[in-house]
Amino acid sequence: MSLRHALLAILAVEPMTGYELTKQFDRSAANVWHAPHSQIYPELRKLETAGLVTAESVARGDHGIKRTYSITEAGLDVLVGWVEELDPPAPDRDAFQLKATYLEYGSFANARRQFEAHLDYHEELRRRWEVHAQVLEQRATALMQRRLEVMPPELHDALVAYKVHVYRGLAERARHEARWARRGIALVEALGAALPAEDSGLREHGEGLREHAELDDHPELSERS
Amino acid sequence: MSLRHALLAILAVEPMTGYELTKQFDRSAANVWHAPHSQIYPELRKLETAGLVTAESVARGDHGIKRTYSITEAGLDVLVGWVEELDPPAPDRDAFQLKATYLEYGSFANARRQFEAHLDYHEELRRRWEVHAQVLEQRATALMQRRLEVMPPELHDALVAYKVHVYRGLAERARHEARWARRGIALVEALGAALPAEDSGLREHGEGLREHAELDDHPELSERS
DNA sequence: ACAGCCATGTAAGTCGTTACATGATTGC
DNA sequence: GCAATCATGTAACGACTTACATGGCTGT
Repeated sequence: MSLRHALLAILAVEPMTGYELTKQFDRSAANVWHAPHSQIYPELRKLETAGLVTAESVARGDHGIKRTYSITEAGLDVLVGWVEELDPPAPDRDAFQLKATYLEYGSFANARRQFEAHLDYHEELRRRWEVHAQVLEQRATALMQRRLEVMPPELHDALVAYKVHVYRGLAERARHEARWARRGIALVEALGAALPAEDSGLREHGEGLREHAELDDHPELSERS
Repeated sequence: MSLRHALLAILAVEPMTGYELTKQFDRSAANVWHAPHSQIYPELRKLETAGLVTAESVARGDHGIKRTYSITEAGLDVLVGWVEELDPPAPDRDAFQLKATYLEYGSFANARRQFEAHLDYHEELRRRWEVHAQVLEQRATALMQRRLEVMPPELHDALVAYKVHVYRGLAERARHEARWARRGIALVEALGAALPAEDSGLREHGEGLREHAELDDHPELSERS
């Protein structure tokens, strides 16, 4: 349900076509809630059906049409209602943490590679969020400037401050992830040093594991506790 | 695609019924990749069709059946292959960060409430991950003990260390989220102090906003700055 | 003429959520 | 006899992904 609200939040600034909306979305909300245009166009139709936005068709070329969407009163109410709702925490789902849990099924070299990729990605992300936070703080994006024109001046500081707080938080989160990945690399090195001979992991110890596993077919040999 | 691999990683320990698997899953992988049993049973059928697991039906009561699943060689290969793959970073999708971005559409009291709920949740999570990391470090879960029996001893330290690293990372991530939420509360207080009179937000300034928005239909009336 | 961006979609398939449904065994 | 927990599903729906498809306008 987040996508519809993100779209409403952008349309609350000013009327836009689906394409313009998609672009503004990519530069703002998509940073925390990604969605491709193939999800946005149909969602706009649904919002229209629900009466949360209205669309005005404008000719474009000979038989093309543009649709300019505007938020309605009802849409504004839904947006405010959503902001005031406490929603239940989303179920955890982190593919990398999952994989990291089972790194013993691969080699140390692989584990290192995994953490390194994680590190690079999050260092990059961190830079990106820091820049974005600064740009927002300086109120320098087109969307932000329109927002400020449209919102009552008493709310300007809050409007900017919330967004900056989010992106600074993301930058720190990325910094944390990078630090965690660096410690992961150190861990792999320590583990590798303890087993200096080979570049170990299941590929090398694999047959060992498989034989172990096989033993389960003969409970008398693997019974425990 | 993560669910199937999580299931394989658990079945790599020992053969289990769908129900047992679901329980072990809830206590382990579900912490980083949640899935309900209604997703697990069908997924097991798919894994069976793909030849990654085999099922043995055992009678249970008069016409009930139990199906005990075991991982196959092919399943083990897929598991190892997955661990050695670098997968592209998942698109960001964080409902709370999204909402936090638009907190100016609600009252300060609401913004505070939002951050407080976030804080409570992540403080709770942090405790949970810390306990879990310790339990894993002490190799104290049933699944972990079976894992150690089944894996070659040279890999035991790595096996434990990776999992502990993940859960300590989660605990720190939760700590970071809690700190961020606390700074959010402080921010709301500062913003509220600057506007001491009312418990401000769109509900109060709302008509202002709507009129502002309306004015866009009459550009000559809303031009400013 | 062609590239590059503007602009708007559809379609097929997978993944995930929520709710419903059914019956067996175990211990009190 | 009843509750808890064991045990295994289906069904409907909505969210998301990936790929395909089409055509317009703008500048070189």
